[in-house]
Amino acid sequence: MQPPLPRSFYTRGAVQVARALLGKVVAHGQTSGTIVETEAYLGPGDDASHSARGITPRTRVIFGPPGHAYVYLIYGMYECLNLVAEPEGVPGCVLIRAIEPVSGLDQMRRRRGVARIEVLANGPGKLTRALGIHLRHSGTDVTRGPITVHPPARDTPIEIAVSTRIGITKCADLPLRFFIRGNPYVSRGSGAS
DNA sequence: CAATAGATCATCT
DNA sequence: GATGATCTATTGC
Repeated sequence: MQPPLPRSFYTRGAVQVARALLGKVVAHGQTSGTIVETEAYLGPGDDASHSARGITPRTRVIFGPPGHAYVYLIYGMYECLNLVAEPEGVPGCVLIRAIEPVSGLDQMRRRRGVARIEVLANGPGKLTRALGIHLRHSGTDVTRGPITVHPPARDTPIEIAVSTRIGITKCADLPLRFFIRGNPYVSRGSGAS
């Protein structure tokens, strides 16, 4: 596995980072997967983002230096993994919505309690469970670990498709969701194709 | 197949 | 006290 992506990768707009993350590999322990679906969350003006209403203890990390993990609990049940973008002081992050499992498949199956590979990590709450990512990982540096993001082992050409974000009620019309067109591991509830 | 109900809690008001 | 950037099981065609 190649070294993690440098902090400069994340030091740019959240939309750019969201697009650039497609095809990259996120790893935690022995488990890893290729990112196939992302969403960008901006700062003030994007009322769907947690950082829209300023700094709180939880959202502090989104305003901090790029290349860190922002993990939060949703619906009392599931953790969601974001990667912080933008220079320090500027809010913006990228939600990882789906990955294609690459390594540690048996451990992922055990953590998830399902066998079918297509369904192991094709959703934001599923992939954190498959990778063993928890709330306590919020604020950790993904250029150092334990969660890391790497270039793919083999660079394969991809076509990026764009749509509106899923599951939100505010700012629901912005084209800020990005996914690899035709990839079978993109989450359902999608306007894929 | 589509629609819906319920689980469950950190965070913010 | 209200609110979710979700998922699964179950119901009803």
